[in-house]
Amino acid sequence: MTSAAPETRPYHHGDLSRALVDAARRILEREGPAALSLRAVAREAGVSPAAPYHHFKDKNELLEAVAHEGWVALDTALLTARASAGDARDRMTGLGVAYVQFARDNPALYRVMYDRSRDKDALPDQMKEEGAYCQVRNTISEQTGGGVTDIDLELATIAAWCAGHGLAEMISFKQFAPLKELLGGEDAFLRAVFEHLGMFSKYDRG
Amino acid sequence: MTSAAPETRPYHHGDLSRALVDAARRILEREGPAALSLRAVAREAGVSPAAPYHHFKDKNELLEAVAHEGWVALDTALLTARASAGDARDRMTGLGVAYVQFARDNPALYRVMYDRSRDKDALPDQMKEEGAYCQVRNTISEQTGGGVTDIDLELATIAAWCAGHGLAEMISFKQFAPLKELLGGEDAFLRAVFEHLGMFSKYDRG
DNA sequence: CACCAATCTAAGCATCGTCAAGATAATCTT
DNA sequence: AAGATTATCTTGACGATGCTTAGATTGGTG
Repeated sequence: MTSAAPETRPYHHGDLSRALVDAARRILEREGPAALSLRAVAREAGVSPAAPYHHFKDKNELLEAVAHEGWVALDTALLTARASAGDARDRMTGLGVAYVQFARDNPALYRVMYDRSRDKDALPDQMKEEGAYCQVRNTISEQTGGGVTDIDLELATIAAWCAGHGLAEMISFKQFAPLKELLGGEDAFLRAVFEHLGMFSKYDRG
Repeated sequence: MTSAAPETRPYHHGDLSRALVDAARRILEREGPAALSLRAVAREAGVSPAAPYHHFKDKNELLEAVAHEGWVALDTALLTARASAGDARDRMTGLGVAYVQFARDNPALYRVMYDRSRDKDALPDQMKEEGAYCQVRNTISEQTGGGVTDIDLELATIAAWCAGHGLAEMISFKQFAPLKELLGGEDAFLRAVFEHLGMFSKYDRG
């Protein structure tokens, strides 16, 4: 603890922690969640199967790092959506659409993000400032102009979150293909479903 | 193909297919989805690790059988809920509550049910007559008195399904414990969230 | 009884997550 | 600068898993 570098620093590899997480994301996109083994990640990163254990307690901890990156990416996606929302009238629907689009564009990552959330006691990534959950709550709060109790705000946020997550998980079901066609594409389908969830239209016109 | 029994019949075991599915469900309840290995199921059923392969093509097919039983159980749970709905005013909310309660009471089974649905092209269990999806659609149709286009009916069903599934996956998040307490229990929390989803109250008073 | 087909077991393969021991290389101390 | 220290990575191994193949057992059929 003398000179500049305070924390963990690259020794042999360069930054293996980082490389492992990147390798994991590459495998996820390329081969899906089923192919995401610790050994495969090590292989992809060009190290031995035991090397990751010097950076992560176990496979679960590596996946948690991957999931964390996923939440951060989702946060920025929602931020962008909120910023680029032309009229304030359908801010909620726009947020929901952006959420589901993220899940659709990163299906394997989204799966990992959510699977890791299940076991944990808390959801720090979502709940933190600028986290996805807080962004939804803030948007609702803005639309209602603060004219709503804290409990109702929380319940509305949870309700919106549930709807978004549910749709995110089902958007890729082949079953809905004809209906998507009929409505003129997946985005139109998305908006239509959200608008059938009363709360979105309610807050969109608030 | 001469006498009584037409299909697969018990030879050595008795009815190993049945016994395997039962064993799988027992393991699911007792140790959760992570412990559900083919070898563990065989062990639980008292047969060799390779025995299941004479009744199921692979592990996936066994899990599909388990999932199918789960969907049937969910169907009857929803049927019961619809039948015992005192006033017709909150039939939709009642249905949603029953759905989420099933997921809460059979978390591991619910996980398996949904995981199997993802890869498949169709959702035969849910879509069939008296299937969960159709029950939701029929309930909405009843409440609206048929005064809604087919497309809107479909979209409303999907929206309700998404909300239900989303809440089913999050109902057990520890994060919501204080809010549940505040509202006087999990069931009250459930109803409150559903009532914040505009569509439920809309159709409940239709 | 002989035969056949369905059913189950035994043994093995490749893979997985994880650990313990040893080698290697960067940092720290003097 | 040189030795000691510590972090990093490799090798090799263990138990467990999904799955396959080959052989044994058992029920039904002629």
